[in-house]
Amino acid sequence: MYLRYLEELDGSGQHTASSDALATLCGTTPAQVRKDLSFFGSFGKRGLGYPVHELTVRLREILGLGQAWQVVIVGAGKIGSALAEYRGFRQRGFQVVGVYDKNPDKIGRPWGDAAVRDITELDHDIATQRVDIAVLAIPADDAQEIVDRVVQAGVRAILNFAPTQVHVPAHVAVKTVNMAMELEGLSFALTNRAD
Amino acid sequence: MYLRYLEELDGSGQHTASSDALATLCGTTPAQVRKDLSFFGSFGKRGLGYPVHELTVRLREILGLGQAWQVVIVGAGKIGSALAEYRGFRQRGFQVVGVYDKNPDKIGRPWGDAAVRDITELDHDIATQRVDIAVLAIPADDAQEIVDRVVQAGVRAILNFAPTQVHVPAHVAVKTVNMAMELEGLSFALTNRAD
DNA sequence: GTGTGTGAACGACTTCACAGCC
DNA sequence: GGCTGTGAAGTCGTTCACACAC
Repeated sequence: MYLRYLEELDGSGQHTASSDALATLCGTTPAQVRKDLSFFGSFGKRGLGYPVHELTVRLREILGLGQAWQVVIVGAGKIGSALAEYRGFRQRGFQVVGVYDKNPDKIGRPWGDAAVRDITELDHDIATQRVDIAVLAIPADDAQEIVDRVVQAGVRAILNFAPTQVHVPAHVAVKTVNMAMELEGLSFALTNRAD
Repeated sequence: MYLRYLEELDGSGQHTASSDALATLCGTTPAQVRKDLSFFGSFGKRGLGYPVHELTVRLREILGLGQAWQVVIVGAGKIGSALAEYRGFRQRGFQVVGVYDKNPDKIGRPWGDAAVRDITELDHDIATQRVDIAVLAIPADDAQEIVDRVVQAGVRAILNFAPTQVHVPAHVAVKTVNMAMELEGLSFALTNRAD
């Protein structure tokens, strides 16, 4: 989050930014900003603030954004297709190297300069080319099976859009995005708001 | 999350579930389950566990899922369109009552039995029909402006897919889903993993 | 015996507040 | 005077452990 706003400031020619300024942008507190950043080092100058450009460079390094991570998307439905063409990914160095589906109607359908591939080829493809991250845009019932397979094939990071909890060994990182659950959270907020 | 798994258990004819069983399903701990549920009441029976069906009913009430919330989607790009047709929403009682865009090429394009509407009509439409939740699938630069407008028009809950922090008055609930940021979190995990 | 509900202990994260440097 | 970096204090959430109910 800090990186996003620092890049914005950097783009607008800002050379320096105080914890106060960053806090306002990010919707947090100055003390929080200072503690967070100090975890990784002493970047700021007392009386001045943080050097914007320098800090963006350091944060990119810390986040590992120096390299182009290779991503496969599993599930060529509405969400999967939207993700496959989402610009934000490539812009930030995430290369979509393949889209997979199990539905014969969808396999072979053109996608970019390539085509949607058969999910049965996924294991082989992961073994052949490097795949760093698997994005799952599939039904809940299929999620755990696919997770097991990509983990078995060597993938160490998963972004899961299936509305279910998935279980992985400790060395694998998972982030789950559950849109229906987010909406239910809003439903709760609306129901229990202090009118 | 508990509701999701309780429904599954209910569907499979399970009458009762222990905090231990729920914890395993949800990837948490038994103590956590008991504390969470006890916040809303004493649902369980000692020595038995929680009554599955009864608890799903109560949780739906608590979450406010009894009524059909009306949702508008702003932004008819890839993500917005995917969301507009996402079944999970309607299944859980969220009715998409309109899709809006500012791009003349997209306005009027068919969507369901209706069409994508001009974003300038949004304020008027919200005033005319009830709109409970606005889902934002638009570029970061447009997000705050649209937020201000829908809040002004009376919307009290926002699901934000724009990759930016948005600021709202205290009575408005916002959930932000930032997919690029999730991927960057995975990049960090991959970079700093204990190989 | 089994498994909840819950105060008490614990741990993690946030905020405070100020010394130190620009 | 302004603003960071950071121990100390405070707060919040999680885990423990056990009395109690079934």
